[in-house]
Amino acid sequence: MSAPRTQPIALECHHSTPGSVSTPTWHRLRDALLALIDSLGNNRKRPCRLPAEREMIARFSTTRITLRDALTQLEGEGRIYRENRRGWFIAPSRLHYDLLAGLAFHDMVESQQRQASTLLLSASTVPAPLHIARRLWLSEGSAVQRIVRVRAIDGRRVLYVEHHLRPDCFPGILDFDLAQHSLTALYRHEYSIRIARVDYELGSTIFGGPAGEALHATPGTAAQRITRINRDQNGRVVDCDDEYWRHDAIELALSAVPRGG
Amino acid sequence: MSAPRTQPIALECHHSTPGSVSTPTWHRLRDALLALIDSLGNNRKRPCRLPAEREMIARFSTTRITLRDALTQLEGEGRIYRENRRGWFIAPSRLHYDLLAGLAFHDMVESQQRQASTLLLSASTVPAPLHIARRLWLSEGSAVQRIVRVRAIDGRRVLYVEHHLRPDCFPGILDFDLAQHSLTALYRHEYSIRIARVDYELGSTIFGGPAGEALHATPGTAAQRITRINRDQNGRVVDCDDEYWRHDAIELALSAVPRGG
DNA sequence: GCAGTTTTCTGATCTAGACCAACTGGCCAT
DNA sequence: ATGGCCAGTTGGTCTAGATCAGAAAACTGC
Repeated sequence: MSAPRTQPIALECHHSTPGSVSTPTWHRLRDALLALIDSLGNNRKRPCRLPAEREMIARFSTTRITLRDALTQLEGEGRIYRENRRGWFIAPSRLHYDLLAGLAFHDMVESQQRQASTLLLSASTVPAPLHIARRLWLSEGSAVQRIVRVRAIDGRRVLYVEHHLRPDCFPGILDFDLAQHSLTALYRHEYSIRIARVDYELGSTIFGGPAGEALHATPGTAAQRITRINRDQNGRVVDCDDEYWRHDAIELALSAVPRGG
Repeated sequence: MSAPRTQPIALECHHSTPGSVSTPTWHRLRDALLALIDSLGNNRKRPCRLPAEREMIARFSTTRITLRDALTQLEGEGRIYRENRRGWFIAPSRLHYDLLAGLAFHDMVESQQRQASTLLLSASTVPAPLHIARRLWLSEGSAVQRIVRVRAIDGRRVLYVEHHLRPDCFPGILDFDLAQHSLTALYRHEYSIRIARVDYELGSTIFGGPAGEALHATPGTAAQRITRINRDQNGRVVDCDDEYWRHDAIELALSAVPRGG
């Protein structure tokens, strides 16, 4: 605990110029919260929780809704995040995710001096839904292997992934320890399949349903969707992923030669 | 105007199973709003506005805050968007943005049967801020050409871009009609410079400041940031962009060979 | 017509709570 | 040590407004 001050703090009202419009309360609150965040320090290893909402209300002499506006603002900026019904936390710095580096999750995370962990939610053979069947060049309802995992950085759950594999490519892959092994490593070493081309599709959405629950994300918070379709050295589609990231957890990067060059 | 019904509508309360938890009001409201959106039709050419908030409150017999929760939800999903103090609108379908296609904005938009337009906000030579100087391999404060534009699809402002160019690469480029010409076309035809490599950096943020104002975006709404650094055929950095998109306006895509292959 | 002005409408912001369900932590029994 | 139970805490959800400032529409005068 750092300097516990229970004294209410009056929000300063800065006017950039005397005649200008006054800053909205939530904006001043936002700055006050930033100061609070700084004062709490940002040691990455342990999730650093903000005080309870009602305590912050008292401390800043404001209402729940205004406080929430300010918190939501900072959440959108990626400075803080929220765990459903558990509170607000200071967001660690973003993971640098190079889409074309071809690194497995654990390698990527550990190369940035962070600790990675994976939780296997399910691994089974299921009938392919239409959109999955289309991606994998299969007919709707034909069998596909489905692997659902949750991945965490320094203990914080940041990614929910669903993989769908063509079963003719990877017979028996579900029997491996999928929480420990990288899928691409298994592809290469057990099936001699290398990922030679990737098609990405990126879009923003919100959490809700299984992805939100698995990450303890409050329904409605921003999510980064990353869909990828992998092809092997023969150009054959072998699997696809649907990734849902906490939006504040990553920063995407890539370097390539554009076609119109 | 479609079927104008001023009768309040009772939100149905569906319980999936008798013993289960009831769906929150905002979630049922969300579904009702989706139905409303469908009933309004989604003709792409004209921005289709939802009724005023107070009217929707009356129609659905709810409160402002609950309505806003539902609207915010749909906004996050990209189904609707908001113009600051102007109302809520049905979101057109997303523009498919292939990061590596090397297409200029107008070509990209028109190839998808949409109409593109560009507004030039400013074009001048300014001292380079530190982060720009670093990207362009210049020293802080040295002169760079700065071009700020707003781009619209079918009349809807969706993108705010700031370009910073190395002045030694493009002398006199600010004298061209920058609202009509594609920068990359000018590079190629007037300066014989082709973009041979692009470094992208993608992240989610929120609107605020000049970008938000230029797009009429309410401060705090989600934005997709795309930063790119362009190199010419000799590997020399020639310029960089900072793009801020309305998050619901685009879907990013790319296809490439990963390095770890 | 057209430009400047006024009015109206509308979303943005804020107040002051209440109630509920999920989560947490402590206590107790096995 | 482990697991279940209980109560307090806390965030999620919702009610019922008020006020303000920007945007759009209506209006006015040249």
